[in-house]
Amino acid sequence: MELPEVEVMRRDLDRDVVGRKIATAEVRPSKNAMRTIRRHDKRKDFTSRLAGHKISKTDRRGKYVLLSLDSGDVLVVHFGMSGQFLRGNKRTALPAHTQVVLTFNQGGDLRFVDPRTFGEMFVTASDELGKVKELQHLAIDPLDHVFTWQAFGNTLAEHATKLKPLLMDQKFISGLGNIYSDEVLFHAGLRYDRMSDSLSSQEVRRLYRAIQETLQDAIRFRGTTLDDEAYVDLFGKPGEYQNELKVYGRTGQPCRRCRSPIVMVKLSGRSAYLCPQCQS
DNA sequence: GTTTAACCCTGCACGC
DNA sequence: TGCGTGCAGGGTTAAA
Repeated sequence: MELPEVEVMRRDLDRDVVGRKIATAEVRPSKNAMRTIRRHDKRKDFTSRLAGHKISKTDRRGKYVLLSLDSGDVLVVHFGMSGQFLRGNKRTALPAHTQVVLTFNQGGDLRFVDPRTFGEMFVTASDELGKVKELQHLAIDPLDHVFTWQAFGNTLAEHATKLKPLLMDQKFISGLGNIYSDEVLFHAGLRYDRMSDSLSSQEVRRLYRAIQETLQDAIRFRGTTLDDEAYVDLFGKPGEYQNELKVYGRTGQPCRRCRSPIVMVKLSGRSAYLCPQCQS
């Protein structure tokens, strides 16, 4: 799950669970459930800080969702590859790989489901958020209004590395993963292996605009749901942006702009998709 | 500083 | 049919 899916989920949560009071919090009995709350030593350290408290607001930082509680604590959530929230109630069976269940005083429950357990949840005091290493090191969020193209260009030039890995580096810019880095680079007309310090100011501006427009579009289409990685929203509904993808997963299919076949290359173990005609 | 590979984990596609 | 193998990916970490 990358920035657009996380943002769609945050908006769903904002509409549907803010204002609700958590009656009970359960970390499921499996070993994997302990992996989900790996920063806590015991289930109780986690659950006792949730039960009895109201969810007061939602925030997003990069690929993290923050749920603030009226106690002053914050529930921090990272979805990893396969993590997601699903709304349910006591009549609906828990899906396989449900790791955590929050039950509300009225209005069903909220399940955190994560088969591959790369996702994670933890509770921390809001004034300790600044001490959480991952959040501390997180770079600027591309949808934040302080993300300007001048600042972006300066940081780009400070690195001498290939564009794609840099765009996926959360310490450089937060929120892009494998899918959207490829889509952004296509929209910018730039290759995955262009060196970050080789861009003209026109290319920097193109890349900057491509980041914002691609992410906004993907949010508008409620995220990308691929066959193998079945992302769905809070209510189980898939996104629509997979129909808008220009390069990701389209090996051999004609480029939507120039009709030449899309190519997949391996870049240090990860796949990168591009149109060799449109990107340079 | 940059680059690569390995690791965590499960489900699925594939070939034999 | 059924098994083993490889791959997918977000992020961290160690090593080159």
